[in-house]
Amino acid sequence: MLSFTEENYLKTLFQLTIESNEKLEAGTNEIAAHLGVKPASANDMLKKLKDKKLIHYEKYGKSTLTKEGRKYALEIVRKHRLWETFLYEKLEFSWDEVHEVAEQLEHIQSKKLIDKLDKFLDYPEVDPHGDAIPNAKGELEISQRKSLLEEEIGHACKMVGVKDNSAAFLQYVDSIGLSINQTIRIKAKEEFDDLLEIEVNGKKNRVSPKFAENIIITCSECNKLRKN
Amino acid sequence: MLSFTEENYLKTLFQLTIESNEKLEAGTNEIAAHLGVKPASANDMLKKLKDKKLIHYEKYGKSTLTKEGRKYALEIVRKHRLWETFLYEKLEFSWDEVHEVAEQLEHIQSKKLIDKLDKFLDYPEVDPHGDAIPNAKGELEISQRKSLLEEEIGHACKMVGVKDNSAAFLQYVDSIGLSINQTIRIKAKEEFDDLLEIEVNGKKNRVSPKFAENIIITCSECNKLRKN
DNA sequence: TATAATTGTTAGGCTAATCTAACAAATTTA
DNA sequence: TAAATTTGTTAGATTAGCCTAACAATTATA
Repeated sequence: MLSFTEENYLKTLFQLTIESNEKLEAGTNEIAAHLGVKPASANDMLKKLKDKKLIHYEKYGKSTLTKEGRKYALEIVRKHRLWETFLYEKLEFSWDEVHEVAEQLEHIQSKKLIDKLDKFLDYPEVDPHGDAIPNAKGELEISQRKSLLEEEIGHACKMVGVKDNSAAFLQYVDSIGLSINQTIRIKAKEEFDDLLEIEVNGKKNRVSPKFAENIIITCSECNKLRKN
Repeated sequence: MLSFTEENYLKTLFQLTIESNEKLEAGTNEIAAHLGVKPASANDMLKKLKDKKLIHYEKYGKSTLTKEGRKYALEIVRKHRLWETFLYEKLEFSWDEVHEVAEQLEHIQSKKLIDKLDKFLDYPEVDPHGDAIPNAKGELEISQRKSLLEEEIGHACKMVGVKDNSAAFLQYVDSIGLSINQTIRIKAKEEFDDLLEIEVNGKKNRVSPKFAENIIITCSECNKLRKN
């Protein structure tokens, strides 16, 4: 059984490597900063997790999760996201309030609890932020995320988040009927002024490149192409 | 903010003093035993809690909660019992499975969470074991509990638990339509063989003194009399 | 009431997770 | 490539909560 703290290190490593679209490994300082501790503390723990065969780590090297470590990390991420979904859907927490509480709830130890919760929520696939929820087997669809601006013309994609979190932008997003998990279809790109013509819920709209850049989406069509 | 461990000591003290119908104060060894630690450890913590003005404690004396300590203890008990209710009612945990998980959940720090949970559960007054749930103001109706055998003839009471937890007994209880929170009315006592005539859900039944002794009830009629 | 048993306390140690301060390796930049 | 900067490591200290072992106070019992 892992300690609260060990779990947090594994989760951080997961976020910094597997879930980040940039790097595949993380440095000691980076890990420390992410957890809000000093590098010396992180160093101690990295050595400990290496001994437990949960991470790959060598002196002065970068760290990654082992297969075993990844298994644990996925369990924690699953718990975190299921709790976020619960808070949002059942307890009427707002989008931005769920994270803090889920940080605590994710450490509750009870397989039965989390599987019952999953069922209670009717096996959701994404949390309120649009992040995929690993299933009970620990499988996670790492969907390629990108901005709406980068999407292919003709493709249908799903909004999973925003980059800009200002109230002004969020209200704008809302006003054209867009929200998390909404399907967006790119109808065309206006050559003249670069506006994108999109369809949301049957309604057509034209949005600026600046707007599109701040909408984060996943596209299962693109993901399929990537798999081949 | 109290630590996980400090919270557990306060909760234990609450259970051993305020909620126990016997004593009003608890000894160091007793507290240690209840928490599964050694008396030396409990001693350390009692001194610490005294410094924080959460308990009354003197060397070689018994301990009790201060007003402040009682406030915290009630918050923890409230959380514990609301979570038990959630697990039982929403996630279909059984009666005996809820406690262990609630022991963990009770330490989640979020006032908002617990108030939303309370609302979600529609402000329950008792948990699945029939124990009263403190309200958001920390008020708890300490209802006098006794066995069905001790109830007055003519009174209506509410089943809040059982003493015997054997499957055989529980099935017996079930078979006469009795369950937690069921109202039971004592119709009469048979002088000849001491059987109690009771009414549950409109149906009459006769039960033995041995049976009645193992049914725990509260009687608001009796409580009212006590208040005067 | 003296002794035995129980109950409570103290001193000193251990572990997990953190810190600071000093240092060492690796990387960047001039 | 040498110097400067960044990144990572080590040693030693701290804190919370627990332990054991020895002892002291209290309570029960002969």
